[in-house]
Amino acid sequence: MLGFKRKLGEKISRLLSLSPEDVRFDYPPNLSLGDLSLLSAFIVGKREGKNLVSLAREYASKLEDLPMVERVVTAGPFINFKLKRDEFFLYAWESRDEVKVFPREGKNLVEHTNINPNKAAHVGHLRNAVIGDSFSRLLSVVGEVVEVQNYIDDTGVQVADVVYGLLKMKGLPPEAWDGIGEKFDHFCWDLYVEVEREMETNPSAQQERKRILKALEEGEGSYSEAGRKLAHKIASLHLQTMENLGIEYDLLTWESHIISLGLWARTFELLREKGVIRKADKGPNAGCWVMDIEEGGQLREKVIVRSNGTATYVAKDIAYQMWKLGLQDRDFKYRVFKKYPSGRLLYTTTLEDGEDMDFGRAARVYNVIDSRQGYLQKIVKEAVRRLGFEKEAEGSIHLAYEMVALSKRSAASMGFEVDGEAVSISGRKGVGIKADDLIGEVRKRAAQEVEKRHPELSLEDREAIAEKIASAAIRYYMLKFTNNSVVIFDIEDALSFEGETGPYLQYTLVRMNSIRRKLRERGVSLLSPRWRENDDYWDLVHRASRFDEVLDKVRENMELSLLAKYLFSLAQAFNVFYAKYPILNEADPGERSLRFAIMELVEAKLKKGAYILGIEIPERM
RNA sequence: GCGCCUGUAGCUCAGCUGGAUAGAGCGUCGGCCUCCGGAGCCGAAGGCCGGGGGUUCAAAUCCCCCCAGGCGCUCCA
Repeated sequence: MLGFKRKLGEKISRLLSLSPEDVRFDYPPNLSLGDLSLLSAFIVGKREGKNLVSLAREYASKLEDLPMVERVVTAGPFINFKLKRDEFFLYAWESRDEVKVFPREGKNLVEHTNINPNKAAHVGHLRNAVIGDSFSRLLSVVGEVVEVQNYIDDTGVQVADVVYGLLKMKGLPPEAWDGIGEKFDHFCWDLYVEVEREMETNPSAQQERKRILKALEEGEGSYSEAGRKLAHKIASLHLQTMENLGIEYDLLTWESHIISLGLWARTFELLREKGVIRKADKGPNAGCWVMDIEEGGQLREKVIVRSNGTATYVAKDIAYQMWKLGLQDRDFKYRVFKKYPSGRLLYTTTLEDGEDMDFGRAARVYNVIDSRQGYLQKIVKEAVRRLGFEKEAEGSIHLAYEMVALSKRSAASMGFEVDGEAVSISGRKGVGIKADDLIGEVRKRAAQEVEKRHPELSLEDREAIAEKIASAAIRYYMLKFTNNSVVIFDIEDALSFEGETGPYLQYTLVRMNSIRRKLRERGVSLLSPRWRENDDYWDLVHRASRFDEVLDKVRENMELSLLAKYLFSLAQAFNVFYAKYPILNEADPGERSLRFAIMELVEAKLKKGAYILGIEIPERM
């Protein structure tokens, strides 16, 4: 519909002498009113103070020879088009695999996941990674260049804490870590909670943590080595967890490398030169380099460099953002970190010998971070702008989403205390559901369902199917809520395979596969499809044809839930169609062929959409 | 105090850059396998769209006020 609307819009704009902005379309709530509505009479009439209804009539009378339009009818101020269904259907069917969204110029850098490498990933991290991954998939489906990065803060307090716990509290030197029976990141999950309790009451532990932190930042000594190993081990486990959900990356960037490369030093100079920051000589921030931020009419100083000369988190983020935008004059070296089964290569930045690569230098940088970081992201963007990089600042995009909390029911079932409606996830307190545990539980349930339905399959085959179902269930669950909505994570809902879920989409596509297979087995032949008038058919064709528009809107609004909802409603519409109109069992060859073609049209959209959501389709389920 | 977000069916949520009759899933109740896969389909019950005012031909949607809740605003990351 997107390509068609473009053509139609151009023609209308010529016929009515309207600017493209005044030619806006919408869909009637009911296809009996028309297939497409033109809203120009509202827009122009309102602006020029004309009678909307008579303007609509005037416009309608001038609209002639429109492509694929059979009739133009006005309904009050609405100008409705009834399309030539036979022509439109053929056009949609023949081009069903094309995506007609205009790709934008330049590279997109999508940074997501970014989990502190000191403990297991939890369901909150899953939301981040799934949104980031699906958004990157969408950009590449519409034909844009995408690079996915995962930034790892291997020099932060969180890593220092667990280094302290392992070395000082557990007496486990790095050589002993591989011998820990439990999965290492899960072990650290519990340990981190112990460490946090220790830190609260033990000043000497705090002192030691400071020393560890300093060593991590300087990159020297045994503490630093332990920190590096910890971060590396845990990050690798996170990668495994994400791979279970089909999430892959192109590059790992390590905070310690950013420090060594000296990106900050250069940025610090620039910030001073351009007067973006100034040294505060009085007040509570005396001795610090600060940036003046105005918000709600209040002037605030944001500390960028502490009075002891060290850079704050935002400071480093500004420097790193500059690198992503190609505004740094130095670059990392790179080497391959691992090769995915898909063949995709995951690179890592490195301090040792490595290749020169073309990472970064993006036209648009999407930072996928929860909305709590909104203020800091705003400062980073503002700093880039004040450095004189207006265009790059515009390309610095915060893909924000709300956090994940645990539902009362889920939290209580795991033995956490519940006082309100929901419980915030807290790594420090150990409150949360580990991503691996969730994946394991969903797989277990899926395997039970598969066994019930397909006892004839081998255990191995059943497990493989269960993995795909589990991944689809989790991914869909993480994407069905709008970014602005706090996800009250409920394990029972997430485990569900019925209704608005990932498995529902899979089931629909598996059913289509099955129909196709039966078609071959029975040797049913098909004719080239010819349209026959039927409102139910048309509704499905019309709905499937809006796919491109949905992708366009998702890219614009960075709102994956739109796609999830759309695909669900399309699948639902197909299932209604399927229940009412047999395909293979239809005796009339013309009718049968048409129904099959409609299925193919819907299938093409569902498949592409499922790919974007990261949902794989098993042969059977 | 300042900023961002949220309040829609019993529950979880769509719809919000104004448009035609406010939707979905779950749950509840009742139906549907002689037939392409019942993880499905059909039907029913269920709504002062937090409250009040305003703008408009038109408001769940935009503006203002109020109420309720979440998050952020550290020389933490």
